[in-house]
Amino acid sequence: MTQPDPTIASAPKLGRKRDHTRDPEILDAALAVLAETGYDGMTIDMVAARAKAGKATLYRRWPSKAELVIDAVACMKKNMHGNEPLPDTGTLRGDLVAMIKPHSLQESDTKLQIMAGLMSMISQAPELADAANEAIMKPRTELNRVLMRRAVERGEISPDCDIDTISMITPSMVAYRTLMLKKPVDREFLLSLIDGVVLPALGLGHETWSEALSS
Amino acid sequence: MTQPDPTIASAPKLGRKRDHTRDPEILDAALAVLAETGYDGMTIDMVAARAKAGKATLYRRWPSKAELVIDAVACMKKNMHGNEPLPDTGTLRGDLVAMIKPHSLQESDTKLQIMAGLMSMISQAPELADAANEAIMKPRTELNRVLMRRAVERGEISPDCDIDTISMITPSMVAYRTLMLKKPVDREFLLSLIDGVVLPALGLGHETWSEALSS
DNA sequence: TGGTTCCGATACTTGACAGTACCGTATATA
DNA sequence: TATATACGGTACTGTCAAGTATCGGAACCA
Repeated sequence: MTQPDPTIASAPKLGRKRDHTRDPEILDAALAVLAETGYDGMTIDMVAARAKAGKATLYRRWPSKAELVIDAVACMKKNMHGNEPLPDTGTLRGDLVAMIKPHSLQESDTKLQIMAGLMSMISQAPELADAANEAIMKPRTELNRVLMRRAVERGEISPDCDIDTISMITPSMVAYRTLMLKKPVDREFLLSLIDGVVLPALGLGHETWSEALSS
Repeated sequence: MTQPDPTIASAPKLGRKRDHTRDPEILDAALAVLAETGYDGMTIDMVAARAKAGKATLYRRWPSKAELVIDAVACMKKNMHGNEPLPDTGTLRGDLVAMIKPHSLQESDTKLQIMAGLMSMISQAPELADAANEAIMKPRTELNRVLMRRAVERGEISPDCDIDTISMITPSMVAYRTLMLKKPVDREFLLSLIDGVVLPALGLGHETWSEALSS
């Protein structure tokens, strides 16, 4: 809907300093509660309490609970901390492994909890699916795609590979494992995904590694 | 919880013919409503109405809405129609492609809608995750695993392949696409998955096909 | 036919939460 | 300092659904 951009306050004229200064805190609180309890379990009072705001303040700014959540998801992308620079180790496997970091696992888990909380809403408002994907899944997919494209240019993998599909393998299977299997996504699992699925699918199978090692 | 097994009626003695005869219809209705509206949107009245039963009948049999749903999911596996025989075309690709059938796509979609409806509940009752997986995801994964193991025995693919992980690719990505992307899962998508991901990951890349074709 | 038991329907109670109204206060402008 | 505005807090209303209570009818058995 609207952005919590504090730079375009609409003519305050008199009175308080600025409009809607608390928006970011409120949206963050909404995402946190959403991740913890899901859309249906979440109440406006919970969000207000966590943001140390009054319930009325939320309704002055957003017309309904649904709009608040939609706005929170839409703003999530911007509010996410700037991505660290891409790894560049020289090999695709090195790059993929370098992306496994505790911070990264943590952030991924949080985002997926939010996604889980959104599910019941998504089935009724499919346009929300786009926004959620844009903010939650796409960044990860895009990262993989870039790394793989570089590997193609480097000559490491064939340009015939279906990179668009293969770059979705890890995000999909991580989501599956987190949301439905309720199993932890740790370094070991991701390594088995890289070595057992992603690299073989790109033509970098076990036999190829030994070739690479001996050369 | 308990099974709707009509064979173990507990001593009717006098009066009506048998106990809990309507259980299967009620559980089916519960799954249908669950798929359509999700757990939170689902009301006991909806289930009762769809099963042409009284609300009190449901509460005579299950102590709460949650227990009803848990029971419905647990019984889903048994109530599913016996699986058709496995395809056996001689090649793994042939087998995998043979499993793409309209009926199969339809069933898969229904199951995933149920899974979506369960999500909000799963985050609060992780033991339900196991049951849901057993009934919804595992059958499909298991099918793939069997086909791939046969391919290993046949010498078509290497025994070093991580079959356990690779057999989950298709189910995961179909779930991802249906639940989060809200895009249709059609024959074309599944073919691109088989040819672009699964077979390459098993060492049956494009180059291998031409070899196979020319031999 | 009479008695027993389950079923479908409906009316009812209760609690939770979305959304509203209002009040006292803090703060920034003039 | 005076004033207008947004804020935090809280009390209120209306709705909706979970769960309960009850009743008439139907099926079954002796």
